[in-house]
Amino acid sequence: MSDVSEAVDVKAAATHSANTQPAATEPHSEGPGISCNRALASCSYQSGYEAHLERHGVNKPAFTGYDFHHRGDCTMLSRLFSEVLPDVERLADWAEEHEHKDQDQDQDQSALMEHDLEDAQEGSSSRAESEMTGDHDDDDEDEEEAEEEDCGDEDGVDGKPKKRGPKKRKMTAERVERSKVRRMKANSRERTRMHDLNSALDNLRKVVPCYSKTQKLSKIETLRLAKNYILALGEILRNGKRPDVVTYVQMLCKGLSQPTTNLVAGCMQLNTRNYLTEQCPDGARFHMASSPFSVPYSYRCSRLSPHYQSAAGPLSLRGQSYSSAYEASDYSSPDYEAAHSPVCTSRQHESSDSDRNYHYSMHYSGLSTSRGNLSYGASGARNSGAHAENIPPFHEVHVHHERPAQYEDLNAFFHN
DNA sequence: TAGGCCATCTGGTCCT
DNA sequence: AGGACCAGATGGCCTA
Repeated sequence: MSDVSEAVDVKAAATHSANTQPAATEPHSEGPGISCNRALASCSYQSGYEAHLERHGVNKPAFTGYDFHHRGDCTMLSRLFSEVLPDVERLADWAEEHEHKDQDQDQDQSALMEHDLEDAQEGSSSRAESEMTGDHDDDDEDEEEAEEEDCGDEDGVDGKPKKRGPKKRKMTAERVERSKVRRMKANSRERTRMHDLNSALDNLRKVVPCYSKTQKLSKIETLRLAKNYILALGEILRNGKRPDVVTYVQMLCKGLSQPTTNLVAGCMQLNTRNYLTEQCPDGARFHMASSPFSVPYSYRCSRLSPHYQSAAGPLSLRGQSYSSAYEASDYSSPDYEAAHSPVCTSRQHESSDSDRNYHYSMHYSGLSTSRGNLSYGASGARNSGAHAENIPPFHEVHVHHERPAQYEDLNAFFHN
């Protein structure tokens, strides 16, 4: 079957090109109506910068990613709110609709299933009938004959009126061949388009809080988290002050799946620890503002690995508690890049043990949501309510702690 | 094994 | 006619 082999060749070539090309590292130009791509690709400026360094064989300095990011905070925010935000708002609307659709689908699931069953029965019977009427090997010939029948000159068959519109030309062998070539080209373009979209999504993954090379957020979770992140940043700008951490986490986790919520909460709590120890270096008990933690909607997701099921401490969300696993962890996993988010600071370069102890010896008692009152408190490392099975290897979660410069920036960011 | 996620193919629609 | 975009279908992979 030459057609098949050709298709495979085209496919292989496309895949090869997609694999060999550097993941779209720079925002690319696009045609009209690709607002989604543009929005996603617009998030890629930092990774583009890093790729640029790589291309030119420049070793990324330890602080490059962070410095770039935080120097780019103003740029980033201005871009967000002048260029990207309109697109991402549409994205957010889409995600909102998607969520509502999910909920509606849940409600109507039984009805749909019944409907699908009926359709399937009708479809199978009609297919069986069509199979009974002829046995052609070539699908194109089937289509060709169907077209000719549909547009046939003979009218009045079964009293049906003659179809209007331009009469379809007979499919010659040449036209069939061209059609196949066109189809293969369209497939190739579609693959490229999806690869571009995925590259943009990868770039988006890198700029949302919590990024892991080894365990990627799913597409939908990436979009949801990005939406929440943007909304949270917007809220910060509007209020002109730093929100309390729990509220911030709440904003980020709204609508996320449980595993992603756990991941984000874990990342955020690590940052929270640093944040709090910066604020309360004496380890004094720190009470968060009253903030009922409730996430209005989430769906279950079994895709994510247990790494995502974990978090960085006994931060309790949705009635679950998460244990800390970072007493003695690998802080220098190569799998994780510097974060690009102000809330994800890199701990790759953290080198001092005393530093570590300082920042990770403080544990917080469970963040209880049951009373609408959330409190962090310094406590023992093995806190009650910690689930050992939820303990991740630290390097599996991408959070970033670089101090002190990062925290100055972080605080400055929150204080803006 | 079921379910989630993903890549790919495909046909339809809209636009240039 | 051709390209971009979209959504449905399908099969593979992975995890619980």
